[in-house]
Amino acid sequence: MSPLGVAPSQARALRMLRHHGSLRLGELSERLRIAPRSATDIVDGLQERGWCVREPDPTDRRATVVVLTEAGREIGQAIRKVQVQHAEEYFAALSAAERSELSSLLGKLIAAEG
Amino acid sequence: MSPLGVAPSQARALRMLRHHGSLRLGELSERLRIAPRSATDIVDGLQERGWCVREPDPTDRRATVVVLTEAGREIGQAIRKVQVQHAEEYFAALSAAERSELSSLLGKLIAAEG
DNA sequence: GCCTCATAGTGAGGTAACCTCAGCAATACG
DNA sequence: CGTATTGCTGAGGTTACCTCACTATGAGGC
Repeated sequence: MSPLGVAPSQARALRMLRHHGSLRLGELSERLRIAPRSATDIVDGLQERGWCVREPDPTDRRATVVVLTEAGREIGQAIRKVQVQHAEEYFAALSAAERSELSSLLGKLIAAEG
Repeated sequence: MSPLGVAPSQARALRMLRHHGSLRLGELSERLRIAPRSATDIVDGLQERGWCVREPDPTDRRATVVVLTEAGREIGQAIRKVQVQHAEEYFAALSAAERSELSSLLGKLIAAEG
């Protein structure tokens, strides 16, 4: 995918964190639809690279909140840029009207599956 | 996916074999877009379950041809049936016209990427 | 005919991205 | 206030891939 030194699973987590600000580890795993244990490893990886930190949840001492660092926000933005560019190339085969039609159809499918 | 005791990678290989009759291991790996070494393992798995056999290629003694057994053809058909049913449920959220439109749009994208 | 080079498959070993299960804190509740 | 539940993580496993090195065979040049 992105030769930015970011694994796909990390990119997904960064996206979620960028979207929601900070998240408890459990929330993150839920939104990524993976087991909490798997999120632990991903967050380990992000933290090693300085892209996030774990902070104690002030409202529940069992929980840890995952917070993006400035570097994390930046790499997240860089990934997004690359992805947008890839998408533009990929969907260049369709006209603007067709792209909008496709988006609407896929939206319906997503809405239907829950 | 299918709780028929078939791994996804095996299901993909069975589909290819059903489609093309028999294939050399290298051809199979090419069509599945995986490394030849990976196809070796998948074929091992299929053969263990009696779904295919390896035969020497009469035209090249280096090569082996992978041939579906009768059991392989049957399980392949069963998988297809399950997949078709899942697809019908999934795409039930769209009208027939919408499904046809979606198919056409995706067809264009596939044609464009090569 | 023989030598070199390319090709077909596989053993060995590795990785990423998941998983479950058990255990340890800490909270919630009857 | 004891018991059940929840939040995270250590240990260990699986699947589906990969590369690299090796063997056997085929193909081309001379």
